[in-house]
Amino acid sequence: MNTPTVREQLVEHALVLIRRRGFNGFSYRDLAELVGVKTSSIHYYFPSKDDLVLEAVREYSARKRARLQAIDTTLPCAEQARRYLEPLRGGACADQACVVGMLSADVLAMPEAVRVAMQDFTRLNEQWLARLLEQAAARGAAPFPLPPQQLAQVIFGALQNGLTSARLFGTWERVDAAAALLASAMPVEAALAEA
Amino acid sequence: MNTPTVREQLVEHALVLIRRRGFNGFSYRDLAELVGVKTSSIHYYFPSKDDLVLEAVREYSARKRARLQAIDTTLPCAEQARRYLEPLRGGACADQACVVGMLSADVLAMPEAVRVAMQDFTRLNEQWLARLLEQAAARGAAPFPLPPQQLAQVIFGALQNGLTSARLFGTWERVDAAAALLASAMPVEAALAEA
DNA sequence: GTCTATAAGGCGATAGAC
DNA sequence: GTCTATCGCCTTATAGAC
Repeated sequence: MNTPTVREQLVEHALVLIRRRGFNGFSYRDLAELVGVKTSSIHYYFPSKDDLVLEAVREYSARKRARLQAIDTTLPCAEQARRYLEPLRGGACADQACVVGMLSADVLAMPEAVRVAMQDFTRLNEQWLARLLEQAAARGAAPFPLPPQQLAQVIFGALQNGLTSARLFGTWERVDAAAALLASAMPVEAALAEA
Repeated sequence: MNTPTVREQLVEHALVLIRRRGFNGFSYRDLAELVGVKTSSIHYYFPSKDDLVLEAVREYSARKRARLQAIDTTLPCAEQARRYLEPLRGGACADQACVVGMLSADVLAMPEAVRVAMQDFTRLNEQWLARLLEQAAARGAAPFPLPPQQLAQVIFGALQNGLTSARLFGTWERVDAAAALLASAMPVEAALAEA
């Protein structure tokens, strides 16, 4: 609730711009106008645009990590899945996609540090989903057509592509399909943990 | 085998550039140098860059349609799946992704005609996969966790994201995972059609 | 830290000769 | 159809005053 520093505002609005228009879709001028400073002030904090995008991806990833760690792993699997999926449909309109999804077309033009940060984000999600699937299997879910690690990659990939497709089609249809696959892998559990 | 026209060469190299660097990642200058003409000649055939990208997406989609129609639907389902997946791992290196995948970050900045062409490509693939899944179900495949149409969307989405991720990670791991899910949905069939 | 001013170059696009 | 020449604008980035 504290007044954000200029630096924090820059990262915050950079996240919005990347999620809306991608790396090449916004300029320092756009960002400067949003924050209410001049473009040269951005260069003071982030000498190059690569520095800015690196910070943005790391911040985005850190927030995701915090959100995942906040999900109580003793909850029923289906409830954990619900909480994972909850923020994905976020905005009322689909003009905001995943930061990593928006940047992934430009990956070959990105510095190594940004690529690493994007890989971290992807693995973070895949591994959380793989853990959930293993837990689901241990708790009596129906057998999977694939090993948990591979199934996690498929589900996360379909979710990511679903978010992108939501902008193309204006519908959450494909996100929902991926969510349904995840839900189908969850066991039926008693609402109360004690048996 | 005929000598390609300048126009054909422009579309051909535009496809390569889009698949490598995305819409904002190449310029008329890049394309002109590849084809061996001046930038003003590109404007003669394609007055704006939007016109060029529209033609490229339509051509890409038309080729895909032709390839899908060339797959004999009387073949065993698993063999049809194999032929669908075959061209995906195309290039030795992963520096070429799907045209529609590369453009999808810029979708909100694209003219309506391009969006429609991208939707067509997506539906073309999803519908082909849904048909295959229905055929598989009719031929005795194990029951699916989702209706064929939804499962097709998940598999296509995971494949698309897998192609993008191949550039990020330098591995076909995620494409393979999606392919494995498709394979798991195929029935066991006799190699010969006559029973 | 933030500003004004500007560099240095890329971009898509156009006009008009040939 | 293809060229030369150029326009007008945008971009990232820097220098230096305050």
